[in-house]
Amino acid sequence: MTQHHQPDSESADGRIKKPRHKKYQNQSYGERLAADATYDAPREDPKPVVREDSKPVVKGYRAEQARPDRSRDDRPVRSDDRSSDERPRYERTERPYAGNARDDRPAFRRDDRPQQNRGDRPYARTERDGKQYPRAAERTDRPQYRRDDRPQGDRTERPRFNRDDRTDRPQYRQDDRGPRSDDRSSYRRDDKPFVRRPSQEERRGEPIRREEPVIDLGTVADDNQFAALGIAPRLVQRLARDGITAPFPIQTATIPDALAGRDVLGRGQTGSGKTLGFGLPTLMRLSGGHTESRRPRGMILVPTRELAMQVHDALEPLAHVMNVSLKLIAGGLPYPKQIESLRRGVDLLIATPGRLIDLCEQGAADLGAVEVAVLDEADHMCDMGFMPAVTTLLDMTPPEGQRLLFSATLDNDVDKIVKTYLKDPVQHSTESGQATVSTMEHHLLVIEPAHKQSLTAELASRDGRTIVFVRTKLGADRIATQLRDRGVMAAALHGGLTQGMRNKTLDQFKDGSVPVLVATDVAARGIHVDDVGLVVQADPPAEHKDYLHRAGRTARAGGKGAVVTLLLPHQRRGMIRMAESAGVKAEPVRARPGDELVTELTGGTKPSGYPVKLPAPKPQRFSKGGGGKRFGSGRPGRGDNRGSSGPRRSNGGPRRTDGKSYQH
DNA sequence: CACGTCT
Repeated sequence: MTQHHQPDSESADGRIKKPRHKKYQNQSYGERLAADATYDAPREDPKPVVREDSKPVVKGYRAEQARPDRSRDDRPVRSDDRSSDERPRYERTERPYAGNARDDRPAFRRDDRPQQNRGDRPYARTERDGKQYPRAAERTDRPQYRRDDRPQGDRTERPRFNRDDRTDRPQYRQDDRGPRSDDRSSYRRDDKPFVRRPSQEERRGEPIRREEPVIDLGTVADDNQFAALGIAPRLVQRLARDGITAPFPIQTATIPDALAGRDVLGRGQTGSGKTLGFGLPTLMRLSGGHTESRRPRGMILVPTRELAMQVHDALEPLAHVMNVSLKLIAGGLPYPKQIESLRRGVDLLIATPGRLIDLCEQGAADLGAVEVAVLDEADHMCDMGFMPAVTTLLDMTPPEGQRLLFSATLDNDVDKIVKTYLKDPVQHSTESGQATVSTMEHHLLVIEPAHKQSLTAELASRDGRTIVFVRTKLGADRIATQLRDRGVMAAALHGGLTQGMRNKTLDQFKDGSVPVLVATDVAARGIHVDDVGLVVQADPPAEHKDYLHRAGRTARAGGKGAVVTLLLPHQRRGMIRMAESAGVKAEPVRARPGDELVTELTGGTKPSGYPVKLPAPKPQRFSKGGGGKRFGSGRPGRGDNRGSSGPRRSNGGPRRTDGKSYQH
């Protein structure tokens, strides 16, 4: 009775053996991503949605490719009269904001074009008298903005970001990647796995490069308490340079034990300085040792990509002075760099579980040499969804290695990990009262469903940064849209977005161009943004820990902050219990838009009511070989197909529902 | 049930 033969369909009896990545075999969007990833094949790209009257998504020749058949001369004349005969023969849609009057905006010229080509004559013209346009005719099938100094013949076949020097130096063609932007520890880029060419530092002898400047400003007070804890002078100096001279309580508590090589269980809310608490001892331990190819000696696991980046960025300068190499291993980022880093040998990984497991399965990483394993946000890492991945990874590390586990709370699941993987751990807790700091006020507002939108908008329209937490990804998109429609500049942040979008949004929130972040719990933990004055929980948290974590985004570093939780009548009771568990003292009060309490919280500002649009992203730095981030991960559907309740590959529906489906 | 975490 063979029922079907689709290799990738769920077998009814579940007995068909599938290869490793069975879960993803039926993903059509995997193919799409793969297609997206090949930026060097722009001509086949079917979709460049280049609307002629709007900002083009892609630059230059892609716009041309989109309309290959249209010769320049018969192209419709644009409404502005400049496209008459002394103008270029083709539209300049590839320029940013091409829909605007172009002539008075010379600033958008691309720098890499010789200026003399641009001014008053159509640059594609080869004959000054305007009789012939042979080059213009050629251009229909290739980039307009050709660099004049490059051979023309190559261009159509070559990816746009190719390095120029490759034409000159074919002998270096072993690989196509450009220079690594993220790792300066070595310059080699070949494929021979067994030759470890010495890094520049090594060739010169001792690590000279970064040490000297540190010594320069080595004004470390005698009573520096980091030094007293046993931190290496170089690290102390580097910290002092950033004004970090006094350890936080959790650091004082955990560092000595961690340095002594013991397993440590540190309990403290995010923002209490945990990163340095485990970071410094880890760096000390890894410093000076030898790391083999693909066998890192340290591993820091964190639950979200943003957090991974944050930890990575915080430790990077410190790692540098200790001559420790580190690498961010997380989803949504290109594989090749991560694999290459591992191959070359990297001391310390800062990783999200999924990608690291994947790399281990691929053989790109081997955790058998991990001397220090750190679990950050362990209480989150140990919940139902993460636990299997975490144990998988920890199982791959040698049991005699040191384990540092930092967590906000110590519930059952964390306890399980502690019992299984930590030996004789020392436990240190700092005041867990962090969440209820006196500078933070809590408000529980019981509202009518019909008022939720307007109340949210009113609260979010205050001056200063605000984070609005919601329960679902779709909800985040929807509320962000609603807020913008009401005149509040807000952007959504959730795991269903491209990593590029996540980064962009977070950047804009940090730099202030988008003051309101509408986020799922992806932003609940660890994300540090200064001066978030208000946290609005448009949906109440699922549990008390989430309340504390969400609340912890405000009133950081001694600042003031408020947490407002909107409750529908039926959520009132649950919230009261949650507040008790969280140690939050607040009484639910009824509220409606315009109430005194609300205006007090907002300072009286109201939404303008006029729709606003998200600002364009800041001009990107060079997107090196990456060509842009992709890898949506935007799959709303499961991910883990436990439950096995049949082959309901529900497809999850479209990712972006365009708001408006509501209507109170 | 939702969230997060590999493509």
